[in-house]
Amino acid sequence: MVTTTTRQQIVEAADKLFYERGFEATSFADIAAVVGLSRGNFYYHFKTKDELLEAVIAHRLSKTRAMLDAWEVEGKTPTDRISSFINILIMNQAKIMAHGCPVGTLCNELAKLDHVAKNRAAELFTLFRDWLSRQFRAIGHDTGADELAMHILMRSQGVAALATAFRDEAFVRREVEDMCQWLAAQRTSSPK
Amino acid sequence: MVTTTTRQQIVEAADKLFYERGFEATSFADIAAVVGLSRGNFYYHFKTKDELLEAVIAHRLSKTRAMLDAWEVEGKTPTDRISSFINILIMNQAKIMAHGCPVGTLCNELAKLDHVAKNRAAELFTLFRDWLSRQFRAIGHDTGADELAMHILMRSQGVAALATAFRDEAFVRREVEDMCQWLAAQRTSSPK
DNA sequence: ATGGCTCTAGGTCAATCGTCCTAAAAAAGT
DNA sequence: ACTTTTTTAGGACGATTGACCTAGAGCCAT
Repeated sequence: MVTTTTRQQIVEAADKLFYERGFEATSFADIAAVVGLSRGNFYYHFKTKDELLEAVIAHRLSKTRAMLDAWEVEGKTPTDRISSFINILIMNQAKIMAHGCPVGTLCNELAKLDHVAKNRAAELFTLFRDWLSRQFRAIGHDTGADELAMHILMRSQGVAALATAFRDEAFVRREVEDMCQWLAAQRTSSPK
Repeated sequence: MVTTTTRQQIVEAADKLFYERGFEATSFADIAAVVGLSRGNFYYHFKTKDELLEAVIAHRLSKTRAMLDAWEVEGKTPTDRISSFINILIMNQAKIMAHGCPVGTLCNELAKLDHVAKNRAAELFTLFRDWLSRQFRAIGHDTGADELAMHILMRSQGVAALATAFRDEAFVRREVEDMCQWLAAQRTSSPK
């Protein structure tokens, strides 16, 4: 149906622009220019900008779920799967250096705006958190799996933040390597 | 002189609002309301918003320098001084949970706007980086001090990002404790 | 007191924002 | 073929934005 396609186009264009320029800095006119629609036509698909934001977050949630599911299939061991997570820092290095982590920067912006959707955006983090937690539990960490998940999530956020500020590829590679070593150490060690 | 005072008041109000609401989301009217000045009067003190941003960054740089100098005096050992850095996550916990790290969030916002001052803002990170690097060198890390500095800077950024998203005090305490243990391990270990 | 400087108040400017309306085109259903 | 629904284009709205101007108040040195 045309409806779905147009709506989908809007959501995907907004997703991209929200990431590259930020939520507030992106206007309906910007998105309309990308999709090739008239500005006024937005009201038919999204009554408010907050409604569009909600759609973008929902879209990101489903995209993330699909990615995590794919990692679940691809990775033979839980350690392999966690490695997939760590390696997005390498895979998306150029984008991260230019615009930061999509999740972290959105949460930060919404927190500053004290936006109603800030907790909704944090669900993106929860998705990674729970998935990582499950992997660590599969390794054998019956207790403390969530702590380990939060730890590696924290690291990836820190690396993304400094990658944006310094744009230092060697730093990113070094910290990714360090995270992989840390991960290997978790495999055999007993839970804290 | 009144000039300096008013200008200083503007810079400090802008500093606070830029942190709490973000750079773009803060208007001249917002700052004027705080300081108690007329909107139009801003042009006398700051011709453009970018000029105000530059003044705010310069103000933050000098504040940060003063803080680092104070830590240098207070801390008996380099390890004590690095602990001071780690503990700002505890000291400013409430603010960080509400608005994130002042440095990281500003750099992220300016990176998304592709603002001319984005590298200038990153100098705030460089200030911490070089100071931390000096402390690690004082401990005995003749080589790799900068890597260690970046590592701990990365961690503090990661903790701040997740603290904002999840507002989990236990997580912050746990990671700070982990950073302190890591720091203690660096004291005696040989450089990588 | 006179003239010159610093500083302020208030208003105007064009541009842009999110929002909203209406008329008509396109599509679907009968 | 006709009606109904979905989708579109384009314009207009009130509000707000950063930027800018000018008249005058306050202050200081001569």
